[in-house]
Amino acid sequence: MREDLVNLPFFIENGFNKKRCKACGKIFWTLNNESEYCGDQPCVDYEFIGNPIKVSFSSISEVRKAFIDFFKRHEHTPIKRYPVVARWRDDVFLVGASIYDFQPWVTEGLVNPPANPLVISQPSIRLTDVDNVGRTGRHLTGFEMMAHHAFNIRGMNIYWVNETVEYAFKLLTEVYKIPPDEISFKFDWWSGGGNAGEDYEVLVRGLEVATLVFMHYKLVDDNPIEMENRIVDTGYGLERIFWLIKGTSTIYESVFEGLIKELVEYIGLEPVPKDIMFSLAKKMGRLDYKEYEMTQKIKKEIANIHGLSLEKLEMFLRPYESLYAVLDHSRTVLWMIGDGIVPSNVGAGYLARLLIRRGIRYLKYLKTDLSFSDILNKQIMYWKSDFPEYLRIKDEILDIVSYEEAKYEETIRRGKRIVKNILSRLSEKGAKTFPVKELVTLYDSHGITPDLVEEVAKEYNINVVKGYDFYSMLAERHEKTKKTKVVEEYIIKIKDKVEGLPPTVSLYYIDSNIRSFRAKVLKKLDDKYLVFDRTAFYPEGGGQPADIGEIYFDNGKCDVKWVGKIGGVIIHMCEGVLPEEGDNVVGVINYNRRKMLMRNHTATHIILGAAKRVLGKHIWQTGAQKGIDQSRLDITHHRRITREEIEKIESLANMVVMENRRVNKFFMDRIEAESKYGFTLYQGGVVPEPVLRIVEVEGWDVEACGGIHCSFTGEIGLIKIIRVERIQDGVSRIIFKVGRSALDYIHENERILNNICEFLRTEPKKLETRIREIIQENKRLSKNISKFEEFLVKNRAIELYQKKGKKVNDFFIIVERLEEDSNRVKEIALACGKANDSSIVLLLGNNGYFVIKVGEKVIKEGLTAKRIFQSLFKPLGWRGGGSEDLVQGRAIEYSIEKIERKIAEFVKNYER
RNA sequence: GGGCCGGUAGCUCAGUGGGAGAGUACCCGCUUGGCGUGCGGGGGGUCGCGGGUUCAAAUCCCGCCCGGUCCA
Repeated sequence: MREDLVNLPFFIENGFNKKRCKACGKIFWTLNNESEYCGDQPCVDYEFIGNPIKVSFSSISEVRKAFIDFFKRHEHTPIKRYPVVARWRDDVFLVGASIYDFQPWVTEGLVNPPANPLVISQPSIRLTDVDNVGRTGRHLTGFEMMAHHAFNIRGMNIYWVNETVEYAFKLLTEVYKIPPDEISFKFDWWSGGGNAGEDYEVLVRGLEVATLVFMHYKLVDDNPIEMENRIVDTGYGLERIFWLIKGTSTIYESVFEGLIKELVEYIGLEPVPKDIMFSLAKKMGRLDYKEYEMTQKIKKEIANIHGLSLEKLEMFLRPYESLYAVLDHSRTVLWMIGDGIVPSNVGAGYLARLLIRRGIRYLKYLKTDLSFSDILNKQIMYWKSDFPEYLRIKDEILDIVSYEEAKYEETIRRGKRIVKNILSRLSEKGAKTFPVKELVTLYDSHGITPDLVEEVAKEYNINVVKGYDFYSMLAERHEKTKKTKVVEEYIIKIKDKVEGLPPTVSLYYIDSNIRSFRAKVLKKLDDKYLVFDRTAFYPEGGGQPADIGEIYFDNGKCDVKWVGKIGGVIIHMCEGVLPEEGDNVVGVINYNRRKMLMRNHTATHIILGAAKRVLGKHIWQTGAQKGIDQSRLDITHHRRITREEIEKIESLANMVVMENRRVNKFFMDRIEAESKYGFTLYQGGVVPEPVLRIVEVEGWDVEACGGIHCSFTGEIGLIKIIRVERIQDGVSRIIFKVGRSALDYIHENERILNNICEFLRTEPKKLETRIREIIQENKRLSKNISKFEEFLVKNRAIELYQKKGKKVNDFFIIVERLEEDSNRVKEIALACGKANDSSIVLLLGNNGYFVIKVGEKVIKEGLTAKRIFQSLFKPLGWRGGGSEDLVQGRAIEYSIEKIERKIAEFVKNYER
């Protein structure tokens, strides 16, 4: 423990007492001489319930504004919130704290923070406590983390622990009017995301309102190593503070006050007596459903105090728990979808789906006619002044949610059918209980919850035992899954070797039409990679492939096969004889290829803009790959994109081409760009630079993009969407060609069309009708043929009887070779066998095919086809098999006479 | 990204190596004053696609496509 971080001058100078909590043993500072407990859960009860702070804040907005204003007054720069979708990170899907906004680029010291110090209120999502939401009174899946951050990087010293604690104290006492002696600072240790540091938890009346983290260690094998960068990472729970100020029974009653009032009335919920609710609420801070048994014990104690049974208490609470959960989930879903997540079966989309489905289930408990999208609609209106951006895309959000709702209904419907199938089979077998293993499969493969199975099983009088093993069996199934990450090989190999080299000057940004350049070789690596002082070769990045070309130098030339970028250094992978370090060279890029890539890249931006206009503002790019011949663009959209929509997108895109709009490329300060254009800039992921390169298709689309683009849209020539695929739920891939490739594609299609028309002797406009006719005709003919087949088979059977049948004992033996296909031979044999119960038929067909068919009576005598085959013909090397009455296979040549004789002998000697 | 389940008639599905089926809907006929009646007859299928194994594949194996679902 670092003494200097515990014994802060601020505490000492202001007369704080250092104490050790009687319950948890942790150190804390307080102005109150009497206090013995740290003030955290579960050491003390909630003391603020029904005992609000005397301060005049009536809304969340005011509390937020007061926070921002306070830090603004203290030289902090207010920063706009980031989206809840962490598009700039590949390790997490969602923003779980304000510091996520700055990881890893800023915290690693690679990129300057947008401001330093700064203040922000960041909507954050944490799903780890989702089972507690609604039931513990304090857990939320979505909350706003108000924070001020100071980044003491590269030797800077903005401020550190003492100042941070002082800010906290001043904020709480001066702004939120919390009596100074009710605040405790509990000293603790924090770690997360590979970093760690000391922290102070700020506690008021039993509630943790803030955590002040001082990140200055890196964790290496769980051991803290002191870092050069020291980061002040604070987090003040906006909802928590508002709750403290209001003193309501649960956090939900504060945050969603108006909505709850409206919904309780609409649904007609029995109110819980206020006194019970409040005394209950004081203890609820101890509840944690991750510790189920302990939680039940505490609840029982609470029930006892009020002379209630646990069941009765739960009956009171359950509807409210459901309502609270619905409100929490719907607000989080609003954030998620509003910030660009589309519900899906993969990635962040799955998390949205999870919350929506939970929400729908809770609504079902409430027995209301309100749908989840109705609730979402109310949320949008309720938060319209805090989040006006969601009001603007209200229709899109509601469409996405109601579409998802319909999908879930369909899943339930399908699920019920599957369960009924299983149940009726079980009850036929006389089973009384539903196998747990089956329960696991149903959930894992079909999303059917045990609840649903139980509900349906009642009708069949079959028991469903839900127990521990359900979840452990489920977990077992997923244990084997592991993640593999492919790191690009060349980066590992080269990284250290380019360290210290100056950043390569990117000539392609200065003039995107540059074809050749002069440069000096700064470094040669492995006789394969070259680094110059400047280059016109574009390195692979942002979904744009690298340029290729040649390098010329004194008495030599080599080919550039690939180009990459490590940090600011551009590396050329070359083949042939390479120049030496220090040589002057001339580089020439393959300009035709480059020009196609530029057209493809600009077209990608245009199509994205068109898609947004046709499909809605919720469209985000989730990936893109530009090619020479064709490119693809992946976008989020909940519905399947229709033919008509594609045509509209294509038309709009080509309109933009024809308008020959200017494509502006310029660098802009990151913060300025974000505030001017918004986060829709980041379609290809957030770029880790303090200054962004902006590519603007005038009046159409603006993105942060490092790629090389045309100067005018007219250069693209033609955009042709050739296909749309759904690559996952909620993501569609648009595949398109531009310029010459688009034209070639159209020519190719025309050629095919013309060829077809030519040999069908018709014209394109009549082609469809013509083909329909042909198919009809084909069907008619097939039908005729099969009718004729039937007739033929019948006749052949009769013929065989009359000409070939031989009576042996009580049996009728037919053996014949037919020059016909196996299928018809089989049919003839079947017809013979069915016509006479006593017949034994063996027919040989083309390609060595044989079939043995025996009649009903023959089988009853024990002379099955199988037996005849195995006794007589298998020993001869014939191969085949079948059922009692029919055997098929491949025969080895024998004369008809010999076969007939063998069967006759066998039958004669046969004894039952 | 990984696991699991599924794809057979318009719909719901059965069929686990050898003859493609049921129910329902559809068409026709009979039955009734009438039908969400009863009876009889009929049309409707690239068994998702492509390979492989086999004498023989809807069925087994591999790959792909499509849908669903769970987990990260």
